[in-house]
Amino acid sequence: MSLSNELARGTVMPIVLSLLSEQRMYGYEIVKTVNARSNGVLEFKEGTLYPLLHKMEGQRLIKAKWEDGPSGKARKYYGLTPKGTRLLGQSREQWQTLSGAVDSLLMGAG
Amino acid sequence: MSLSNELARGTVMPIVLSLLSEQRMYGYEIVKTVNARSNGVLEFKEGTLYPLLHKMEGQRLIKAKWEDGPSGKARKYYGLTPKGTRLLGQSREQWQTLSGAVDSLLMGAG
DNA sequence: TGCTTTGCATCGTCTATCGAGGTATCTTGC
DNA sequence: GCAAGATACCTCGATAGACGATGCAAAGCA
Repeated sequence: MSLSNELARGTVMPIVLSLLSEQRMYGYEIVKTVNARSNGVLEFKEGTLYPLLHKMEGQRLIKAKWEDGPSGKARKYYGLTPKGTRLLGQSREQWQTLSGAVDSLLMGAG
Repeated sequence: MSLSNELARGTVMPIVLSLLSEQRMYGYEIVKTVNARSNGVLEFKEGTLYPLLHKMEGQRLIKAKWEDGPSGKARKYYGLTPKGTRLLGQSREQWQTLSGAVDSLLMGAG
């Protein structure tokens, strides 16, 4: 994360699930996409993402398939399983619940 | 945290700063206040909070003063320092930046 | 021909959080 | 008066996510 603090902890897996629900992607692509789409606010690291992808695959949240890219270079494409889709829904709810609670305590709306 | 995930990581210190900006409080009071005000969404633990308060005091973000409670029982009241006040402002900005980025990636508004 | 980017991966370190445990005082109900 | 629970402080070892460093190999570019 480019933020100096630990605020972004735990957001990585939900975001991966969300991206993969839009389209199948490979690891390196996920890193670049997040960094670009968040304008550098989030900055996924390969040392974070690859182990996480392996863990999520072990939990049957995502499923990998090796495919050749346009140049012939092999890429490992990931897609959501039904279990991953369900977890995405739960994660979105949890994020909204949490960010609402933090907002009200931190921003003084409560 | 009562949420099963790690989403709430890093929110503890900003919330402590925010509460102390409203009024001076003691540790046990902070735990109970957060748990009540967030309706159990956040659930601070004493094993988390007390070491954090000591660390924040070492960083001159907060300042402690022992005072007697209404019953004569001693309480350690904390208040913000100017440095803590400045960090609170930065933390609020960071939280809004981050939660906006996560929202757009997770909720598909981007 | 060499430098950068792409694309995968692992490993040790760091650190926030947690659970369990400890001490002492005060309040409440019996 | 006494037991149980709430109040109020604390420490310590374990856990687990994220990071930086490092490595390898193929492809693109100058």
